[in-house]
Amino acid sequence: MSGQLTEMLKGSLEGIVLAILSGRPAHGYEITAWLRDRGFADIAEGTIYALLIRFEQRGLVDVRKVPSEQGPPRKVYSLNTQGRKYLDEFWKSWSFLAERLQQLRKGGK
Amino acid sequence: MSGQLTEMLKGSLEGIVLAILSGRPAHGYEITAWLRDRGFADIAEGTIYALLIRFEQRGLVDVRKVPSEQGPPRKVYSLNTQGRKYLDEFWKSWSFLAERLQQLRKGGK
DNA sequence: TCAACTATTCGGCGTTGCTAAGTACCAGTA
DNA sequence: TACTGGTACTTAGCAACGCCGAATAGTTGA
Repeated sequence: MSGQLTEMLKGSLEGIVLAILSGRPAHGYEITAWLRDRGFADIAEGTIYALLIRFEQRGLVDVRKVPSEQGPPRKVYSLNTQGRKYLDEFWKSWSFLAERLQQLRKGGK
Repeated sequence: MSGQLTEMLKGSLEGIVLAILSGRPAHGYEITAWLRDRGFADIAEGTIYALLIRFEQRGLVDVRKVPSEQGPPRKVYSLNTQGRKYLDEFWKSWSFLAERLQQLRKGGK
């Protein structure tokens, strides 16, 4: 991976996954596949699972174990109230950063 | 600081400082002040200096020691060819990420 | 003399994503 | 039966980054 992207993902990936979960509940494997489809080809599977566990520990998501027809049971995560609040704050931080960078990009040309 | 912003800055701050340097040479103290003016109120001074040293070690910048009228000598950094190339790549990674996030934000509402 | 501003350096810390390996369950196939 | 491959999750150790706090050093003005 681009190395630069890896570093940028720190802090952003969290928001990305939270945003996915805000649309609908999902489990780790599903999220990984979704990300791959959208061009995040090299996001490590382990990373997503670790992230989800962190969400759980911080109380941002609710978890439900659902048996799978094919393979071990899935852990389905859904965003709760606290998670939505946290996602709102994420978007604020993101907007702030994105605006500054846009200005910098314009000015720097 | 927002905590979330701190994590987002990982990888982005690098690009921000590089972008500043692409406009004109500058020294650490100046860059810190510039960032504070633009709303990055809580970026630690030490962080910027460490970043600049990293740039130097990677050969992205040229350094010149310039005596200051007020205080110890300044280390003035200017972007070199390699630095500009690296900045280009940064913008590519940033665009990629920003696009995905924009889509997610729209879709997630 | 003392504070305040300019300007840089250094050591240790916590968070994050990556790597790599492993576990577990099921289906199809030879 | 044994093996391959897809599904699904876990874990341990690593490196990079930004933050915190303290120190150093030069100049100016009270």
